[in-house]
Amino acid sequence: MMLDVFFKALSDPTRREILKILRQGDLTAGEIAEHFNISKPSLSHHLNVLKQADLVLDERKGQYISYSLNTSVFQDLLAWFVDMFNQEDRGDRVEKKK
Amino acid sequence: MMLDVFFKALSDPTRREILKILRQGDLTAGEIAEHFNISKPSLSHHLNVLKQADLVLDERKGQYISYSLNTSVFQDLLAWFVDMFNQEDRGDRVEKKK
DNA sequence: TAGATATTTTGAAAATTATCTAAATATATT
DNA sequence: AATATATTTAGATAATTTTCAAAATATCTA
Repeated sequence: MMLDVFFKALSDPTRREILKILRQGDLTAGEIAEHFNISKPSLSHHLNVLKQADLVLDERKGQYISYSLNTSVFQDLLAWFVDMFNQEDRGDRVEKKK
Repeated sequence: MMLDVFFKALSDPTRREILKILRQGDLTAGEIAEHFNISKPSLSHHLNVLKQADLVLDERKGQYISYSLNTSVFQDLLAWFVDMFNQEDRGDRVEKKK
């Protein structure tokens, strides 16, 4: 399910920090790695999780691979929130008994 | 960190389903358990995770414990989203080089 | 094409989380 | 007080996730 990969991706603090850093602008995998005290394979794993969740985009530029935020997908997440807490739609108003 | 327990809580499909069910109205632990094919201790664990994340509230009513959605906390989550994708605040405009 | 740099993939170990059964706690009823 | 019902806690195991070192892949440069 789509929400599953979303929330899984967001549930790790390292990955949320990656997203935060990418707000400043696109970075290569190596540049991102400099911000953290974990190995590059670990970082690569996290980037892959974010990619699977469509939260980041990657583009090879020569030797480097540049990562960027994919802001468009957040609309889906926002939709989930709105749906979850949309008063109109909740069952706690008058309801027929079963 | 606060966001950590939020997203950890939301990263599990069973827990998201619990939230969904609670939109219909408050339920006891046992009633929630009926919706799932997992043991009551497991359910109890999930409810506890949601409680730690402030996503649900519990209130003992005699023998039963009634669970309800805590909608107020979602404002914090929404704030996170808004902050993450607030254009004004992003660094991808004119920026001094390092 | 050989060597250097950037990144990912593989395979395994460590850490965390989910799940279960059995036991414990809390309340209700007789 | 004894028994029944609702739920949680404890303790153990299974499943998943994170992490790393080593190897593999891709690109660049001399």
